[in-house]
Amino acid sequence: MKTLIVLTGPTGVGKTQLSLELARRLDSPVLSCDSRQMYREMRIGTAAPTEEQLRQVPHYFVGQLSIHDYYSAARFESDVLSLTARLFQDHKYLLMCGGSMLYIDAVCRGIDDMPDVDADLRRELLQRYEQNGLDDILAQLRLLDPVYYREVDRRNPKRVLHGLEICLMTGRPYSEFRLKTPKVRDFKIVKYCLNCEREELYRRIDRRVEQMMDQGLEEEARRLLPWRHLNALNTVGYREMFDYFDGKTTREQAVARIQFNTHKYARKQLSWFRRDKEYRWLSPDTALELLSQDSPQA
RNA sequence: GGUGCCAUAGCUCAGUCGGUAGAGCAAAGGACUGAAAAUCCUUGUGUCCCUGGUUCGAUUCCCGGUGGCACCA
Repeated sequence: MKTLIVLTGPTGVGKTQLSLELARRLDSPVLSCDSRQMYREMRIGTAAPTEEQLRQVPHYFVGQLSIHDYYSAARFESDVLSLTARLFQDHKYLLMCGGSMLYIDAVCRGIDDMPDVDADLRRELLQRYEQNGLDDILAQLRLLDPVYYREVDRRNPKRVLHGLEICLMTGRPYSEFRLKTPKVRDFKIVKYCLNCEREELYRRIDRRVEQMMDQGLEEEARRLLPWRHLNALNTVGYREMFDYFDGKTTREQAVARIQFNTHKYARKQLSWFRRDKEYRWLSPDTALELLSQDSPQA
């Protein structure tokens, strides 16, 4: 049986390093599932694999996009599926590694079919929301999709806006598309989550942020400043540098903010992974042994 | 050495005209289907520096101590 090994874990825990070793053992390339390392302009702030690491093992989905490109979890799902269909012809195992929770789920469980969001409509609704507030959007959503209106977190603009987007684009209630039925894959999936002690994780994160600064995160962010409004740049590490460029914080404060916000992101990831009972948990010191025992050899 | 100011949550601080206290940040938990490193929700007990005094009652007022800061020598 063809098997997709998923390796995830909170940011900074050491997934990349482990993935290289594991990929060699499995004789697999690495399919990255990191929603930000895909942007080629954002290498330092996303801790993307280095040129050296990319040479060691072939990677997919690293730096293949520009920050100007539209991308989504649904596109990732279909991109990965067509890739695995091809790669499984020559590989028994494929390794997917990264920490973007929704992207992992899109591949493992699938995402309901619905149309891509029209950019103009999104802009229009966003403007309406900014001018009239969320109540205006909610009122219309209530009319067009009472079911979703009841379910949705009405304080969360993104959810509310997206619901209405789909209603307006399709002329049908968003909830009709939102079936949430897991899709069946024609390969086996084994999911691992790498984690370590909280204090150690924060130390690693803090150190990595310092390293990013040494590697030139400030310069990288400054080059991207003109594009700060793009979704890709609404990302920890860049936002804080933009605040610094605006004079809202000092450079030192910006670094501390990046560290704290990365801690917060790691916690959010863990909260997602904990909920999913399919994960087998690994610690850095035992990861390799466990993986070589567990990795189905048959 | 003298004088003054300060000492409250991990940090920065507010406050209690005397009835054992609360903000921001940090931290912790949760939600999550085409923007997801996004977006949203929830969580504040701490010898109120220590000793003694006044008081029914002191974190609050007073004496002394300790530590920090400032100024004067």
